[in-house]
Amino acid sequence: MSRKILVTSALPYANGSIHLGHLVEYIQTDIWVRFQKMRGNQCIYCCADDTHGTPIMLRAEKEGITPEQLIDRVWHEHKRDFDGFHVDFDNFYSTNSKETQHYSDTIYTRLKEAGLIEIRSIEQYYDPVKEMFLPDRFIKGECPKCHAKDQYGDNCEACGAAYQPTDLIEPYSAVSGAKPVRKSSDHHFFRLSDPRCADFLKQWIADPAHVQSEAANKLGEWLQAGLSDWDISRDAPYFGFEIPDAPGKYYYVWLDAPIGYMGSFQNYCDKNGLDFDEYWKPDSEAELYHFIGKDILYFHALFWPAELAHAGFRTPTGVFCHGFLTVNGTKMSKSRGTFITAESYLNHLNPEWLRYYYAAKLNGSMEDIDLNLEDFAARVNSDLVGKYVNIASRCAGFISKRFGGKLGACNTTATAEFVAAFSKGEIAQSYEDRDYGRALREIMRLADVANQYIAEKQPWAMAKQEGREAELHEVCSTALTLFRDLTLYLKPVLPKLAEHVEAFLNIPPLTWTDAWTPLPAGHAINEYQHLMTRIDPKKIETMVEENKQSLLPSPLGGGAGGEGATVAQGTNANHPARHAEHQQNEAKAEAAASPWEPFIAIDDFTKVDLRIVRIANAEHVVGADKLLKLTLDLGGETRTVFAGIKAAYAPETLIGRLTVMVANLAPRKMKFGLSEGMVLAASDERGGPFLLSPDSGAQPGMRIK
RNA sequence: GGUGAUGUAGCUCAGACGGUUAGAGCGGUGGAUUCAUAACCCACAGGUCGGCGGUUCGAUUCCGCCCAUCACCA
Repeated sequence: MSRKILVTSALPYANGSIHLGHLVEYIQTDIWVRFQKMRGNQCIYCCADDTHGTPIMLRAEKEGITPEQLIDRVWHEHKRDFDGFHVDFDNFYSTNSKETQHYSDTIYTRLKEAGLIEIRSIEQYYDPVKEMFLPDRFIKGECPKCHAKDQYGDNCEACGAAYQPTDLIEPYSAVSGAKPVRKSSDHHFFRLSDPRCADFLKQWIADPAHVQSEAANKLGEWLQAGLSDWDISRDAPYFGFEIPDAPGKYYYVWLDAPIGYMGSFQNYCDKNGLDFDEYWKPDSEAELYHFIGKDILYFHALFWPAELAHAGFRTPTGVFCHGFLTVNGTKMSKSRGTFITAESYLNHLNPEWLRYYYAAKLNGSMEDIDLNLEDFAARVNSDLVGKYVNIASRCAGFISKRFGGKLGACNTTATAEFVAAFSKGEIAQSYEDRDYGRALREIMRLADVANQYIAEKQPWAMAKQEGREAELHEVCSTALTLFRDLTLYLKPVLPKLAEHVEAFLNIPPLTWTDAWTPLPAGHAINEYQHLMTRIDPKKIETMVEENKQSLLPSPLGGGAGGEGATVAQGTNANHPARHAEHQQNEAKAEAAASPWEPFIAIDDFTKVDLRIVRIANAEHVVGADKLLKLTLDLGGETRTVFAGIKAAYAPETLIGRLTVMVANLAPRKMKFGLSEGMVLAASDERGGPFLLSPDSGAQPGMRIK
């Protein structure tokens, strides 16, 4: 019985390049879709670029083009990257489409009729020069807590404090540099706090088919905490869809981006004569799955089902949530060269290597996966070239040279293990469960069985002896049937390689529904051509070097204000979807990890009053995990400072030694008392903290300048 | 600070509804082999399953606390 399945991946934002983090999701989804198609199911894979919003509008303006021109250019870049990685969408569309607008309007209208849309007045910062309301990320100013300058509107990179943009001291617009004014405006809200939504969602997430158990835990937490209403509108100027009954108001991301799933599918239906409603009506028999990253779980598993359910559409059959990508164990980093774009990867390496490696790491859970570049090369070289491809390579020559390219009989004893695996269906089940790692472990076990068979039979010895032609023929033919099986299993992961194998073996495209049969005796195959080369680690190095971006500041650009659009473009989110705040945090975390601060004037430096101090006393702080309480002697005056150095220093070893403190840091009230300054210490991922020490001769109280 | 997840051989990861000697691949060492773009085959060495307690006849597997890492929330 063939299933009807609609599958989506999160929509990439049309404001940046596809990178290796995005590809985890697209490759994961593509493998699943290809598997379903090989099983004979009707499976349609839809996606689109997410094209609306202030960042797109401002970026286009900065480049001197229209938003439409910008998103068209980015669409082609994204499409090229996806094609390059064999991500085979049935439809890759755009949210800036009449279909998406139609469903945005439909959903909005129905939610409004259901009494789930509410209008509220919101006071926000407004740029009087640019004549626009400013999203949090476009407002900068002084942190209200630690008084660091040039901080974003929602939290401080220097001290980590979270606050509202309206708390900033001396705020300025990152777009124009102007002083923003507070201005109120009506915003439209989706009333997710309505009991109807909570009741529905409690039931919805209780079904284990809908979300993974880890996700259900997380969602339960959020539900318990109480759902809040979601702001779904923005004021002009804005690049997006105007709300029909509210001139000057536009749908914000939540009411247009994901509706792109529907828009893209409608577009597909129109082109292919399918009935949209058959898939989206409330009692649809078709299955609907969304592959997403864990950052947008809240949206896809709470907001989205509630929105669909109350707008008269079906809800997802399942939301499949994956973790983030780390490279060599840490967050992707531009300075380390591990923030690798799809384009850059394709310039150096084979896309199927990455597909294989990701597949080997994916297990259907929400855990992060790590791309360890050394392991990547070792794993791919060993599994794919050493084991799998090698089977064909070591047998094909005999068939073509000794038997005119025609296969002989297949030995059924030798294939027993493979036949058993085929009927057991464990590999198929693993693919269905998105536990690709498990599938590949089983496939590689079978590859080992095949290689063991060849080693045991020693066809090369048969080739040298008279009268063993039939045996030789059988061993090589049998091995090639085993190779055919392995190719079938690997095809969702390695579609291009599988095509080459199909051509080599001269067989029709492999599908899963076939009952197991050996390649028939007498079947003619083609000349073997090398199927896959090994990864040269040097190429990986070259790629990483190419992606290392200098984060040294330019002494010329980057002054206060005026660089807002550039800031907005620096969206280094480690995941595939636009989703406001979270993504901003990612971008900022990356910025914070950069080694160099912008240049400052000497005056800025002299504002910092650094002094030599003697540690007069040091003691543990009851209840503090990381802090030591230090009493510092400045040569007459003493200060109390709480320092986060407990892990590195025992208090008794500190007493009496000299070090350096910031003497004019504003006192900060901490849980354990008032901290009147800070001591200086060095640290990074290699270790620390390491306290500073002056050369001998320095005396407490001396100024450092 | 709160919540969640993770912590198993040098590396990347499986696994155990609690039970004889804890697994795989890679890497290492030794051997075998030469068909295969040195690939493959056999063998060996490597782990106090993060730490401390508890439940139990028995825990790495369950529970509690702690430590570390990561993420989310505030």
